[in-house]
Amino acid sequence: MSKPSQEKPMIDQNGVSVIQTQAHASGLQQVPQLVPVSPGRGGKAMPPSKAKKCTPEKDSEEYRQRRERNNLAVKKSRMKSKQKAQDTQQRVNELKEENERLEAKIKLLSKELSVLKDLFLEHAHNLADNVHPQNTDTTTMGQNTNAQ
Amino acid sequence: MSKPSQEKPMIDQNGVSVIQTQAHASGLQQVPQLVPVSPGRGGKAMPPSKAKKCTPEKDSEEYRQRRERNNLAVKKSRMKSKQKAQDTQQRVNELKEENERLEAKIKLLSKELSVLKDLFLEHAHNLADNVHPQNTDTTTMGQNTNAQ
DNA sequence: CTAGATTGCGCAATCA
DNA sequence: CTGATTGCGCAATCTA
Repeated sequence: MSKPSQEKPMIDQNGVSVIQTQAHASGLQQVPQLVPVSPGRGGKAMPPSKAKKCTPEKDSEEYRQRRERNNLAVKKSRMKSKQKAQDTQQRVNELKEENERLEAKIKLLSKELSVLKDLFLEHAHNLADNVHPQNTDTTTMGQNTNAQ
Repeated sequence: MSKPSQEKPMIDQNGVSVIQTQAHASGLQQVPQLVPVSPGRGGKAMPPSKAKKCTPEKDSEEYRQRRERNNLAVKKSRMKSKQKAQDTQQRVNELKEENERLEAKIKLLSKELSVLKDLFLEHAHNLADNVHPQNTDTTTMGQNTNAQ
């Protein structure tokens, strides 16, 4: 991931010809072969001795071995991919939970803060009343200061 | 190498073995052919009502149509799947950001709360000193016993 | 160049 | 029956 580098040829339906032959009457199916539509590149570095693949004949045993290995690798890779997706999904759930916890905490802290501020204001008023006593008794006054 | 799986004639989960032939000299590949796995056994699997597929010979046009539709559906489904995975990943990122925000807020609120509490304690002490003067407070010390 | 890892795609079975 | 999912194999690439 995070490798925005190469552009895949992916000449599907764009620069590729799908060849189909009909020669499988009894049950053999063939998959369309992809043929590059423009092989005419700057033909360099390819000696005529070997056109492309020295071993296109893959009916042999090594071919099967390679296929089997690749199939295995494919399976592995896909399992890994799925696992990662699951992990990501689980991460989302965990983060959501964490978020709720944090929000609850914020709510609690906010409430505490509010209470304290109110208390503060009250004390300030009490002090002001102490400075300017006006027929009000201080002992009977500040009684509604209850915290949680 | 963590999957001890099939060897050459891998049996599908339905009772079908995959047989391979070689005939693709110029570029045609063939897909494994499905053949019933019980060739000459005591056939006791299916009721005589319906063998299995009345139309296994699908070299025709309807077959190709169905295949094409299915291929389209497959593509669609996979795109959707990938999209969902991406969305999930992005959700993780968003939730992580949100989490950081919330934690910062909690930190701030905690700090505010701490300050207020300290102020409160200080006032409480001052009040206590006012009620019970004890000569030990530095602020009140220079008031009473320094008039000599 | 060799070998594993990814990726796009087609096929078939199964699900809904 | 039809579209959507899913597992699997193949081949082209990428990566080490």
